Amino acid sequence: MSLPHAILTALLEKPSSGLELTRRFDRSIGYFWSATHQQIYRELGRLERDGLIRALPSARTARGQKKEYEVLPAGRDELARWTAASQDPKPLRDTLLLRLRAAAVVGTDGIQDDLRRHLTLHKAQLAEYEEIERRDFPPGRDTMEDRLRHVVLRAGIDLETFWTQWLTRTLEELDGAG
Amino acid sequence: MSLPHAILTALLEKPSSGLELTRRFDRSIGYFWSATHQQIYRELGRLERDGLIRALPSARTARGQKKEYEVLPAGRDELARWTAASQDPKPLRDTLLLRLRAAAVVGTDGIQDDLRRHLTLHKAQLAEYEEIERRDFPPGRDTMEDRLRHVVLRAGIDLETFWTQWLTRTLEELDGAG
DNA sequence: CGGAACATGTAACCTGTTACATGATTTC
DNA sequence: GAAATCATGTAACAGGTTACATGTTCCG
Repeated sequence: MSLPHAILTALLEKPSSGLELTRRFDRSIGYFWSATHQQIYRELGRLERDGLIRALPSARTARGQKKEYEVLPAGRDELARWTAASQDPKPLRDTLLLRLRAAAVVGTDGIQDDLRRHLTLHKAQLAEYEEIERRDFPPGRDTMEDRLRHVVLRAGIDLETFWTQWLTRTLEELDGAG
Repeated sequence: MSLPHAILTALLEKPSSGLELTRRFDRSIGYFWSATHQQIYRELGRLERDGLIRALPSARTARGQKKEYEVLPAGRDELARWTAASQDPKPLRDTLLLRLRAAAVVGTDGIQDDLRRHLTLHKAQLAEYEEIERRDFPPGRDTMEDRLRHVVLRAGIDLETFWTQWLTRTLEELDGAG
């Protein structure tokens, strides 16, 4: 039950149409909560039906025509409630770790190339996050919003740092004589 | 499409019944791929139907009676194929980061207690992993299987370390004068 | 007027979650 | 023989993925 709240957050930051939301989910928000346009349209329908958002009066209703949404007070309340509510951390689910565990049984043939590929991808993602940090969070600004958005970005940076370091060490472990 | 491969891996490590698998998914395998008993029974049915595993001849068929499975050659082949195949890393999906982003819009009321709770949970998980490392991976042993299982455990340790450090820093950022 | 890009949707399917159902075995 | 535990399952549903369908606007 997180996608509706991701959409409410995005719409509070800026009222948008479904396609605009899709684009934002491909960038900033999607860095920690991805969604396809099909999911987004389905969820926008539900949120509107439930009275948490509404289409802007200017929005046309016909298929193929842009339709912008904004958050209603009930939607903001629901988002505040959800944000403050206690939630347990979800257990990790990672395919690469599972594949390494499988490789301990069926052999490592072919997996190392993919580890190297992942390392390249994570390095690229890390560079992208660091670029965003340089651009959007220069030292000095200090509103609470800035700080919150910055710690979220820091999580992304630290996670990508973890993956690059772990992949590097793991490749040494598999390649090297040990 | 990872649960069947998680089950194949577990069954290759040791033939088991559904309930035994469920218990193993609550411990070691579940640390990076969790599953409920309902998922496991459904998947065991499919794997058997598809000829990748079979019930041991000794296993009874009646409801309520233990039924053990082992992996067939076709199952081992499929696992090896899947392990070697290239797969893209899945984008991150993390509720806590989403909540912090939402908190930048609707306020941080109530979220800090939950951050502290998460910190406690992650510290406990880290301690558990470190205990497993001490117990199962003393310095010296050096088969490829050992190394593979160890790097997987290291990933768990490093990830929990990341969370404890990031949560600590984030709480300072929110509590402190900044 | 034709094609690209914009824009909104439907449908089918798979995975994961929650609640419940049923029978067998052990223990007191 | 009642209760706890072991053990296997069914059913309904929610969320995510993939493939496809349809209409509009812009631009050459």
